[in-house]
Parts: sequence; structure tokens; C-alpha cells
Amino acid sequence: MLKLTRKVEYSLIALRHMQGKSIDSVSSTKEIATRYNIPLEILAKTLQHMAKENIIEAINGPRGGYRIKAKLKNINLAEFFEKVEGPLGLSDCFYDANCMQIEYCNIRTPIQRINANMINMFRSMSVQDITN
Amino acid sequence: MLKLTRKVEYSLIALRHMQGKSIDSVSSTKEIATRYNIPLEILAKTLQHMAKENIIEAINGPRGGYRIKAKLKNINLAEFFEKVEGPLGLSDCFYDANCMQIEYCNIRTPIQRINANMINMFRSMSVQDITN
DNA sequence: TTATATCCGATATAAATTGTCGGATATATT
DNA sequence: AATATATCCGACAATTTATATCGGATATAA
Repeated sequence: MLKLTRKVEYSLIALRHMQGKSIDSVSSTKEIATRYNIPLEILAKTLQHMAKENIIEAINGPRGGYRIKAKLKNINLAEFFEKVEGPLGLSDCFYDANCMQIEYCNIRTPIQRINANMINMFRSMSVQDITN
Repeated sequence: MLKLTRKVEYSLIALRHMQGKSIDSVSSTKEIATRYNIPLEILAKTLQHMAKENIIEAINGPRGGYRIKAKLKNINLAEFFEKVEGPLGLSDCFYDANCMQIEYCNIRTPIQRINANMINMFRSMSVQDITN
């Protein structure tokens, strides 16, 4: 319960790795996968996804790889999690009503309050706060 | 990602239900399961678990059921989640080191900071804040 | 004595997460 | 032009976690 996914963790590991290098040097999937003991194919998917979201930039071909494209200071954690994993919410019912309890549920509103607190908390931290 | 489990949701639904009744009246598993469309056996387990944690009290026999035992005002959400689901943490590595990345991980400390923020947020709300 | 309730371990099912495979496309280097 | 190294990407498989079910025991009010 309340866990981050590997995809998010791998994304942050990769970003932190890239941030430790000079601005125009690139990092290949293999380099990062080896360095942090991450399954290559998974990391590949993860990096491709971040590239589509314009967080990082892909350089094709030999000597290619990825480098940071966005200003990490300007991406808060709530945005980042949503870019990487989709909608945030303690329960699915906030964005998808397919729940047996929905009609009778007596805790939907209260849980929305916790949810709002959680999202605010994530909004108050930038990706850079994590990768620095 | 970052979801509550049904067990937690069912627990809160049941508590809120009981809180809406007079202090010494009991609510049976069947009553609650029917009312909120929750699978009976699952709810039974959930309530038994809360009884073991002294959050509620079980009355055996016919006309039995459960009633609230603890002061919900004095149980914060972090405690409550831990009683119902076990240790809280955005990653398992905070209480169980069985992770391929643990030796090389470059985000453990930063994620611990997010984690601390999250737990503080849950500490700042009582179960009663939710069930009232 | 009977009916209704909790109790509880074992097991099955379903869903989500995590990881693998195969083959395509892009491009720097030789 | 050929080659090697890299990203790209859909389909699929395995694993883990969460959710639900089953069977039978115990407690007690009526």
C-alpha cells in the first residue's frame, strides 16, 4: 500500500544520474542499467517514456543515449508522478467510477480530503529536490 | 501506485458506520457488508483484525457484532494504516533491504525525505477526522 | 437445543506490477 | 556502403500483491 512503482524509482535514479554529468553529455540505457543494476529492457521503456514526456531527450545512433531536457526545478512531484504513471489518487474512484461501493460509499469525501493533502505535499517538492 | 487497499477502505467504512450509531449498539458483519456492498468474508476478516488491534470490540453470539472501542480522535492515520496494513513506506527498502538496487541506489535518502513528509501528513489527521 | 454470530487457517482468483522477447529504425564511424 | 551501437516499440510472460472464497470451529442469546 502507498508504494511508488519501480518505474518511478528507475526514472528518478536515471535523472539523478544524468544530473551528475555535464549538461551536454549523454547517458546510454546500458550505462545506467549496469551502474544501478536495473533490468535493461525495463529501463529502456522507462527512458523512452520520459523522452516522450519531454523530460529527457533521446540521441539516436552509436554514442547516443539520453540527456535532461526539462528544467527539473519546474516540475513538481505530483506532475512528475502523473507523467510517469498516470493519474494520482488514493482510490480509483476519483477518476474512474468502477467500484462496487460507489453508490453507498460513506468515505469518499473524507478520503478526497486526505488525497488533496497528499497531492499538495507532492506539489510542494520539485523533481530537482530529489535528484540533487 | 500510491493507492489505499480495500482493507483500509472497508475498515474506514465500517468505523464510520459504527460511529453513526449510539455508543453501545453493535453492528454485525452482515449488516455492514449488505449496507455497503462489501464481500462478507473479507469484511469479516477486516473487522476481526481491527478487533485484535483493539480499535473495535467483538461481541459473540446471536445479536452480536462489533462496536467501537478506541478513541478514534487519538488514533492518527499513520498509526491506523500501520495497524491495518503493516509498515508504511513509499519503498520497501525502508524496512526490508531485499532490493537489487540497494547497494548502488542514489535516491534512497531523497525518497526517505518524501516519505517523512507523507507520514507527517498522515500523522496530522486522526481517524475521527475521516469518520466524522 | 438451536440459531446466529464471531473466529481463523488454508486456499483460490484476479489484478497490477515487473520483466522478457523479437524485430524495427536511426546514425556515427570506418 | 557496410557495420556496430544505440533508441524504439508492440506483444507477451512471469511474478507479486491484493482480493475473495471455503470449510469448519467456537461463543452465546433466546
